[in-house]
Amino acid sequence: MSQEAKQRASTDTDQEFRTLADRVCSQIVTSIVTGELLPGQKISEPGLAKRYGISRGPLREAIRRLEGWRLIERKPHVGARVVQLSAHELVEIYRVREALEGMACRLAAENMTAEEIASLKHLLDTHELSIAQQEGRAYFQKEGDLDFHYRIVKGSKNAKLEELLGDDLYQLVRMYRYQFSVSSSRPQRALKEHRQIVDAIEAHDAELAEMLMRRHISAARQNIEDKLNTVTTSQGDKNG
Amino acid sequence: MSQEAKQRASTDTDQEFRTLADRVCSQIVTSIVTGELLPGQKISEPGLAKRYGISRGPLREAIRRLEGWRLIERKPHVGARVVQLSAHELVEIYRVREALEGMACRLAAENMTAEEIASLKHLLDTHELSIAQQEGRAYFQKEGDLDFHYRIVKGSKNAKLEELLGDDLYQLVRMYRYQFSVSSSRPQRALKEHRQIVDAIEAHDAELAEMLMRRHISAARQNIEDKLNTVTTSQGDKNG
DNA sequence: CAATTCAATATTGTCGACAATCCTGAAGTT
DNA sequence: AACTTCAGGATTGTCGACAATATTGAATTG
Repeated sequence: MSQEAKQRASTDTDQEFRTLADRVCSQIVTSIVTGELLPGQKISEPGLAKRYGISRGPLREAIRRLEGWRLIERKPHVGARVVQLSAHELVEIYRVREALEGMACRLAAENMTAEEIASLKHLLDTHELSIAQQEGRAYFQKEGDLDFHYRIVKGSKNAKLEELLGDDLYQLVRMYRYQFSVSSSRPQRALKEHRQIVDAIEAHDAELAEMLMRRHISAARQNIEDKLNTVTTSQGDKNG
Repeated sequence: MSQEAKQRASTDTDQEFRTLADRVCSQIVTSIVTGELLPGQKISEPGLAKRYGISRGPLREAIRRLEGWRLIERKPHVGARVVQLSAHELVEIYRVREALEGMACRLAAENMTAEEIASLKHLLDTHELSIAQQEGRAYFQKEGDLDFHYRIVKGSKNAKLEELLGDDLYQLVRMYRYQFSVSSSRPQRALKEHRQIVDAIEAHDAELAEMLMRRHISAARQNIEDKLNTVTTSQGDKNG
């Protein structure tokens, strides 16, 4: 009877989801990443079930999977809430990224195909254009940067690495970018560093590629630490 | 002061679980790690529900969480099965471990307390005794080694690192140790390397600690590659 | 007026039933 | 005999209802 509610989906229904739990899981991720669901916010099962037009069964399954991805925390008989990272934990993530993506970049320098490298360079051209036109600035800050990093991770040809970064870490990074607008405040510099990295990959200089990536992420971490230090006091403690 | 080792592989309902899904989730992990459920084996929902004495609801939730941890793979309308790693993927995991635990060991050298270090040395004494008596050899091969590694990870004081290694990678490593008996074929040598690592940590020599850990894991990876190569060639391709 | 108790309410946890889909294997055709 | 078709059974997906637990807010008491 509530079929019109099922059509509330966004454009991301590009892919046909075979089960409701899968579809809703993806929708919740989108909601979290875009800030529709804030960190620390309680997830009401009846509320979300009604909102997505499904029963609580598939919704709970989706929540459980997100719990496995550590995007949601759950307390027995109390409820689930969107994970809330402290500034310290966010910095921890960047330290892990430094180690993981450093390795990914080294492997990418060894394993990426010429086509993948060409495509990566094309992506950076797109970014350069966006920045020059000041049009896609928001895109670059929010998604474009991770597009670049994810391509390199895929280029490493290490599936486990791809899982760990893609599913476990990048989602959290995206979430906090939307909330804090924490991102490279200087896109041009980030773009330049990206180009240096691609050059090293193209030259198959694995050592240099790893070093540049580690430095790149380390700089991003420093940037975040600075921003969070200034904003620390402004954030109120609201229990959702 | 001293943190007790988690009862990760509790044999029974040692701990009171608040929900059936949590309890069964833990039970399934144990079953997978101990080889009761083999890699690639299909998970029958009615079967497991009956076996654990619960309905399919909580069971499906447990499966979904395990799916998030990548211990179980699921195909819509077909079913769930225990994840099955190829030899290549197992090696991939060890490459990730090398990067992650290398960093963990460096951080541990900087952040571990004197009490934690003393406890770690005591653990190695226990291992030495076990090896000398040839009693706990199975224990050392299967669990003791990971106990050591996990303590160092915790000593890094990086929660995200602990999550990634403890939940996502170690379970898979444990699972394949039970199945393949892939482990350090020379416990004495592994123990010696462990002692060297602890010494570096105690000296707060972060650089050396990282190097030794990376080398230690790299050797283990090499060991696995060799063993799997011999097994692979002897097994060959079977079509029946 | 503050602290405590306790009952009403809302939410979470669990279950059994039904619908949708897939797998199996037997019947039929060439 | 081999291939296709299709019906039966089994499994997965979804739902609504009920039980168990936590949160709340008002009444009571010091």
